[in-house]
Amino acid sequence: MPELPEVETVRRGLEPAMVGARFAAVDQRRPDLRFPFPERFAERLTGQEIIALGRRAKYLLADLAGGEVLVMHLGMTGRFIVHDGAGPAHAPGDFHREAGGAARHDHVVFRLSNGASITYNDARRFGFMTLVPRAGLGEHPLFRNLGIEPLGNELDGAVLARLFAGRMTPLKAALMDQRLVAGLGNIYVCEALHRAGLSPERAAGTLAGKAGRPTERARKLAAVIREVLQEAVEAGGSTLRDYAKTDGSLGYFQHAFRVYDREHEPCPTPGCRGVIRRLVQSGRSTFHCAHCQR
DNA sequence: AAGAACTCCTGTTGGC
DNA sequence: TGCCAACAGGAGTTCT
Repeated sequence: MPELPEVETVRRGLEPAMVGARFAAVDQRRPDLRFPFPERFAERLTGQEIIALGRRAKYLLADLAGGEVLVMHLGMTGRFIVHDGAGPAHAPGDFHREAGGAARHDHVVFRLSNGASITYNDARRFGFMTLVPRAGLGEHPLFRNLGIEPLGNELDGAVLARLFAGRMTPLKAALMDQRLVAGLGNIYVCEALHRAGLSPERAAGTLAGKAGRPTERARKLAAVIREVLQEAVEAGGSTLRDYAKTDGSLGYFQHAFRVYDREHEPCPTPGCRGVIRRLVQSGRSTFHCAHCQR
């Protein structure tokens, strides 16, 4: 899926089209994505004004005037495409399109009062949408156990050390765990660990010092997580296969990858003679340099 | 209770 | 060219 930078890029693309508009019609073309749509989904959205469009971790949150929040998750292959109602039905560079403009896996279309329409396309259907009362959002099962927002103010070496203290799980797995830090995925975990010079196989607990105090390693890791995410947001995210921005254009942070999908290439760390290796942790590829990541 | 494995689904890629 | 296995950016559930 899109990780945090991709979701944030999508949010920024949807925001000008959605905020202040109402749902004029909702075209729900199948009963479920990863999970069933909520009861009377289209009916509950229709007529509602969108007050704000936010993001929590990898979730998009559309605040509706009626007090509910439309929660959207892109899974692995979910994409939103905005048509402003004036131009051609599909943006240039919009792949997976078929002749006549119909597309496979277009599962939901939002038609808005301002003339825009927004199509949700998701080949693997690992994404989902639901409606949650705004008042109870923080206690909802999807959000109750979510960890800290890495681009918020909380993430620093001390917090990371406290979260990881006592954990024997590999750093890679700890960073992927959305209950600790929410929003990182496979790409940005690999990139952050390389920038921090830390082995993905190191026990997470080794980032906590005496009495859970942060080590220099913890401080460094917290700093590079923020750095890599910020750079990726500025680049419009990373496009590998399916991800595209809401206008159909592509992100370009993939060109800045130092290790991800670069097996056998020389390590980009200045002075390092290592080679990027791939290993499998919890069934997922990890890319790293064993020479400079310790 | 932590940690790893399995699961959902479709599409693409690389090896033979 | 075709066939088949492996793999893909996630994460809830189920095991050990």
